Amino acid sequence: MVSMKDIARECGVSVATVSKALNHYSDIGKETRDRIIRIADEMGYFPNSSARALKTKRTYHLGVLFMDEANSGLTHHFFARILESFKVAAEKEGYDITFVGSSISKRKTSYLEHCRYRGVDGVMIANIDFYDAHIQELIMSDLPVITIDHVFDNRISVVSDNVGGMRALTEYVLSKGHRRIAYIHGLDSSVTRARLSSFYSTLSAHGIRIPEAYERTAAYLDVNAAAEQTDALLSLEQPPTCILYPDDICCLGGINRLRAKGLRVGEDISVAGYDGDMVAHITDPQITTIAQDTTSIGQTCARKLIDLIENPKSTIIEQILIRGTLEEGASVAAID
Amino acid sequence: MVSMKDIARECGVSVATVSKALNHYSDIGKETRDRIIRIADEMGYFPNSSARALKTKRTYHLGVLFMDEANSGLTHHFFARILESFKVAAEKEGYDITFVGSSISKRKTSYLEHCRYRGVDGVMIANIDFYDAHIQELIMSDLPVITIDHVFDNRISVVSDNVGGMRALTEYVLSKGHRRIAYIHGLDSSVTRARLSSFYSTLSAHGIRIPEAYERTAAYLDVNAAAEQTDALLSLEQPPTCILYPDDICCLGGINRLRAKGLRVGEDISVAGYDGDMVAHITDPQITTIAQDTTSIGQTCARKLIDLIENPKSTIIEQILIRGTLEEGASVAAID
DNA sequence: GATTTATGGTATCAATGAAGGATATTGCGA
DNA sequence: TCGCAATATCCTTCATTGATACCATAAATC
Repeated sequence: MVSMKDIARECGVSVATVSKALNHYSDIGKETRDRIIRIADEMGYFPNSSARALKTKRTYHLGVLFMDEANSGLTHHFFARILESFKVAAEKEGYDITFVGSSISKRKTSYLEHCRYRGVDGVMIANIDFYDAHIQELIMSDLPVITIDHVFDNRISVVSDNVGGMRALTEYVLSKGHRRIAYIHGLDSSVTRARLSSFYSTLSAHGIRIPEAYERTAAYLDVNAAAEQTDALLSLEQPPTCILYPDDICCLGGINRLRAKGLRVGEDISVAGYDGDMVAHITDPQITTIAQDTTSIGQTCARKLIDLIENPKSTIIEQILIRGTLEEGASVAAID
Repeated sequence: MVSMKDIARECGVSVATVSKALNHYSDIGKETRDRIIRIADEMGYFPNSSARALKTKRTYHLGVLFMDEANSGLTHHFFARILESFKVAAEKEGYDITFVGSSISKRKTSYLEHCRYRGVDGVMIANIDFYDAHIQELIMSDLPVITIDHVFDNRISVVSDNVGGMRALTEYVLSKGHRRIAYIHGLDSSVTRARLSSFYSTLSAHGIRIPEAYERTAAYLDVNAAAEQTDALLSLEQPPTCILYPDDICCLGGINRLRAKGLRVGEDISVAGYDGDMVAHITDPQITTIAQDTTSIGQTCARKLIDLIENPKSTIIEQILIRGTLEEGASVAAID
């Protein structure tokens, strides 16, 4: 590991001069600077991030915090897609990412402590339970924070347009002639509430009311729960002609159950998912879904967080809405 | 941020003493130690990882390097599962993880340089192209390295038992009475070669030969390619009765194509996948597959890498084989 | 008096930043 | 045109960041 000291010796100058040359300070001669830069390059120098961090309090590390009900972590398709684009965008700006855990060398700690221990410059939080005490502590701290799919005052958030998405989906289903539309939604969260209210308001904008029994709950990504609720809907006196699911995975669970009952999905019965998960494209029939723009969510998140870190004064605290798009599959039949 | 200096002042001792107390040195009085630990705790002290790293050359950070043909990154199901369990196991041992990129503050660098810049204690490499020059540089370096699914001399590797897995799968298919078995395999790699040779040797152990045209290639996770190859197989004079796919995703692509042709999968025609991906469980029929033990792979990887870091002398350089299990779905029909 | 035990002092890790000093350059009046 | 001060340029020295390691030293024990 070649350090500034080595370069200083090689160039016959002091370490401070080397530091200035490499960090584009003004009070240094052009010739010396060029020479130092050239020699540093030849010697294969690159900075020591720990030393730099110690002195400057900047690590160029972004913390990522994610936790869902099922504790699926990185295997959570939707989050993985966001994280991937977040990572790519962050790296482009010179930031690496690391996960925020709840322990420091085997000792239990809070997320905030972990962040301070590692000296992350900022944190991205994507979480189901934003009211967890440790999450709250982080939200209330002076650390730059950005949240996904949940809004806090005084915090920047990137939110998928659940209201618009659900409206588009509902209107699509209505346009196909459906009136008896059931909605199996996820467990309570701000996302669920947004979709649910958008669902009802879109229906009533079209003067449509649905029976109470058409609204049911199944946890996100819980295939069995989705299948059970599908059963329940089918056994109603007046079963729905179309079922909306919490997500594409659940939708697939529903499809299987429907098919097992001898129904042809996309003909006898219609279904739709949410997310735009890869599985939506490879099922048969393809699932009609709202593709959440995870690329944009992750990218926006990274850029905005970095902006906040580098320009804390001028960065506007706002809620950024990312629109999704309706992906038409063949799972919703046209009826009359 | 409370530092050792603050604790030293509060306790009326020197920083050196505080350091000793908190790091369980022997040459310190029990009383002073307990008092220092108590006060440090009360003051909410935790170490500064940058400062510690600077002095000790240990960051308790593990680097993760993953790159696949399609550049899917974290959205790669199989890798995401491994990474998740790797992460959990690493955290349990007090290590955080970070991704190894190929740039340092916007400047292009090699993976090795990035690792040195961040001072990671070790690196986990899961990769398609192990012969990339930058990967090679890393492999040849003095950094603790562990590789997944690829063996290098002098390097520890954790390898999924592709030979055993493929044998089990082939034997299962044979036991169901199939003789005309086709294999659409992934692009060339050590994994592909292991599975392929195991496939053939299992067949010949049972005295079975298959036409050359039964062996076909489709990139991993490439649904369209899998569908195309499925078509090609069906249009043969003697089509196979069972088709093995590179992975479960591809298998689903195949299933859709077969169904589109009016074939009943699991009855008229049989298929099997590989991986034990979540989608294998939620398709209809459920896909018979070899579930790779990603939990064990990730966990073993983390533990072994940490062992190598902490006990470089006594750690045995070995190839650790992780067995998978046959998950029987309903996609392989019994024929006579 | 030798040895053990407990504690402090100081250098060090690699980098940054503030302050200062040695030249060179410029300004401006005589 | 010269002389002297003022200024600019370029670089160095020294302190600092938080923690650890080595050596020194004082007190206690045998």
